[in-house]
Amino acid sequence: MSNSPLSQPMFALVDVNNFYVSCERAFNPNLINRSVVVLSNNDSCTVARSHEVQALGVKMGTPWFKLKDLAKQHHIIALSSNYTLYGDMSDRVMTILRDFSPHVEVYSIDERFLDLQGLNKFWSTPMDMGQSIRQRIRQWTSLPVCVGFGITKTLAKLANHIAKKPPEFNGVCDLASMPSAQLEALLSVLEVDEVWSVGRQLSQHLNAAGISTVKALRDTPSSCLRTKFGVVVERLGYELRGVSCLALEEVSAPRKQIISSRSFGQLVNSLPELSEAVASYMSSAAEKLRHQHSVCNAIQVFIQTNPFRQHDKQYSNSMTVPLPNASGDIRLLIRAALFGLKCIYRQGYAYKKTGVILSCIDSAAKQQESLFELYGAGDRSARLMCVLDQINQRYGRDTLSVFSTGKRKSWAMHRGKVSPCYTTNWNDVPIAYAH
DNA sequence: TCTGGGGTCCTAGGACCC
DNA sequence: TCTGGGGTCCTAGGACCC
Repeated sequence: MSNSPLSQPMFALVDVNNFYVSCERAFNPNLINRSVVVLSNNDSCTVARSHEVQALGVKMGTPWFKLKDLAKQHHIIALSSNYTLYGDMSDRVMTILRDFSPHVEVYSIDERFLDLQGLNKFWSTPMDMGQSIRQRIRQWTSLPVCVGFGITKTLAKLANHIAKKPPEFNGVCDLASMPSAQLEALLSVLEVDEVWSVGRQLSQHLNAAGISTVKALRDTPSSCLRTKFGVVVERLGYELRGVSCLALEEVSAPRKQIISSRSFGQLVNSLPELSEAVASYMSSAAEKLRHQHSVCNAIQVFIQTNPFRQHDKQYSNSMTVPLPNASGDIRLLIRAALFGLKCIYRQGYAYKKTGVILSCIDSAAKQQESLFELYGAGDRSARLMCVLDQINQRYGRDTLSVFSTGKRKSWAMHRGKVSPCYTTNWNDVPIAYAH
C-alpha cells in the first residue's frame, strides 16, 4: 500500500498564465518582458494582459480607448486577437497533458482538469508531478502554466489560484497534502470571492451573512447554506470540505445553444445591413451546428443599440422563431432568422449589435421525436400503455422502456438513453388500443 | 469617436390544465 | 357559476464562468 497522496481521489487544474499574451510571445520573443495586451473584436476591449500590464492596474475588459494615454506612457503593445493560433496552442497543451493522465477535461481554452486517482506509482508527490508538467509544457510550447491540486475540482481550482501568487509556491500548489495549520491559515485570509462560482452578487450576500473568508464558507453547515443561498452554494460547501460533487467531464457534451453575434465597428441603421450581418452570423452558427451533428429547433435573433451612448434613443429586442421540424438546413435557418429580424426591426435607431442564438438538439433525438410524434404522446395515463405497445410492436420489444409524460414535453427512455419528445395530438392514438 | 463573445445553470412568474 | 389548490411547461432574466 502506498501512502502517496495520489492514491487518494485527486484532481489537478492546469492553467496557462495570460494565455493569449503567452501565445503571442511564443511566436514573437520580442514581446517577452514587454507590456502587452490582446484586444477583442474591432480592437475594442482588452481580453488578455501581460503581468506588466496587470501591475499597472489595468482590469480585464477595459476598453482600449481608455488605455491609450497609459499605453503611450508605458509603451504598451496592443495586438489584435488571433483565435486560430490560440486554439492550436490549446490543442498542443492538451496533447502534452494526456501523457500525464488519460483522463483530461477541457474546461476552457486555457484550462484543463486532470483526474489523477491511481497514478501514484509514477510520482512521489503531486508537487513533483506539477513541476514536471510545468517544465514540459514550457519546453515544448514555451507557454507558462500553473498547476493546482485538490481532492475536488473546486479545491484544485482554488489551489491553482493560490499557485499563481509568487514566489513561494513556484507555480504549483497542493492543498491536499498541505499541513493543516498552514491550510487553515491560508483559507482564513482568502476572501470568499476567490472561490470558483462565487461572483460579485453572491460574495456580497455571503459577506452580509458574515461569511467573508473561504474558511468561513467551508465551515458553515450545509443546511444553513441550503436555506440561505440555495443548492449551488450548498454543493460548493461540500466541494470545499472535500466531498466531490463535480465529476470530470472528459467527453464534452454537444452544445445546447450556439451563439453567433458581433458588435458593429460603426453603427448600422438599415434593415438590409442588419440582414446581411444576421445571415453571415447564421452561416457560421450553422457550421458549428453541423459539426456537432445537431439540428436546430428554435432560433433567437436579437438587435440592440449602443447602451453606452446614453443620449441616443435606445432600443433592444429579440424574437424566438420556433422550427416545428428541427433542421440543419442553412437556407431554412437563414430564412427563419431574417423573418425574426424583420419582426423586431424598427426604423430610426442606430444599431450596435445583432446576433443569433440557436437551440440545438441531437440529430438522433430528432429522429426519436418524429417517431413519437407519429404516435402522439400526452398526459393521459389510460392511454400510456397502448402507446408503448404500439411502438414496441412496430419497432421491436423494448424499443421504449420508460415513458414519462408531461402536457407538452415528455421524456422517454429509448435504448438506455433519455430523450425529450414533444406532444402533438394525443387523440391521434386509435381508441381501440386504449383497452 | 472608440465599451467583447460564447457558454451554463437556476429561479420566478405567467399560462394552462385538471 | 364561482372558487381553489396543485401540477407542468415555457420563457425571460440574472448570475456566473472563461
